Amino acid sequence: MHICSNVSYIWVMKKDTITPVCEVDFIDEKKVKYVKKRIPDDFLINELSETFKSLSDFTRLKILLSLAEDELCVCDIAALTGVSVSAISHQLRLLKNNRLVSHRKEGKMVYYSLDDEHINKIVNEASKHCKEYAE
Amino acid sequence: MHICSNVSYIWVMKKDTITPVCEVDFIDEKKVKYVKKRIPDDFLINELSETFKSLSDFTRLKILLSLAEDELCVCDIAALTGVSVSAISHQLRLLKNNRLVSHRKEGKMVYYSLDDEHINKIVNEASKHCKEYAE
DNA sequence: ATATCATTTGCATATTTGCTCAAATGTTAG
DNA sequence: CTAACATTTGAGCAAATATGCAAATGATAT
Repeated sequence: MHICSNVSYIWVMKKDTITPVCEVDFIDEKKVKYVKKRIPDDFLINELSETFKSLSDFTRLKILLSLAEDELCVCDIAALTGVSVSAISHQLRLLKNNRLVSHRKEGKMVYYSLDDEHINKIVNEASKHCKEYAE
Repeated sequence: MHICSNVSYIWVMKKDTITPVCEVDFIDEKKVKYVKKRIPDDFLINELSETFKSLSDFTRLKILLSLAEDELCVCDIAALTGVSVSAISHQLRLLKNNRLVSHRKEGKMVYYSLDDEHINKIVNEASKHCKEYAE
């Protein structure tokens, strides 16, 4: 068991040894309490991480950046990225499920486009982070 | 091989069959050319995707959100997230390598803090995206 | 009807990844 | 020195994931 010295525990008698009870009677430090109160709840953190997961793959991000410029069909995206049509279709389904892209059918062709203008802003902020450390 | 009808190919004689050459003589559609010219280069796209990868894990994002509120030691973060100290340390190393957090030693303790104010802005924009579809 | 072709989908696989465990490291106290 | 302990690190493992292949689907043309 890991015992942290800068955190208060409640020590109780269990069997014949004194053990710290963290799960139930753990007394958070002021700081931990403060932070815990201010960060988003787990549900939102999970949704946020899922959103970032969509942006975290090279191919997927390139798709989104491309769709931010113009509506494109699966075939165009495959040519643009150098990845197989099948792989692109798989990724587009994922992006569609996460509501990042929408699609429009026109005969045999399916045209995809960006479904949320926030994506551009997110990418722009991230670009600033990346460029901060570029040398 | 996948042949796309809305894209121009150069057809050449190879052995005894006529095959389309895409790798070298591929003629992009105007649209694909246009998009290709406007999206960031592969290096930046890769850096961007790496940044988003840091934010794409629940535990890691919770760490970053917590550090945005206050400087914390490894032990505090473990208590706050309910994840083992070892796992937290692994994640912190990753975040450190990606220049998202910095650290300060004080005796045995190591205090981590957020290294880039852009992270807050990125998360704020992403929150807007998430809340747009919340119901 | 058949042929063609853009796209989707299910399966297989190689890679990545987040975690646990145990051992190592580094610091403080006695 | 030894003991305690916060943190780091490496190995190993199970789960997630990105992609390609092949078959299926859906649409158009003949």
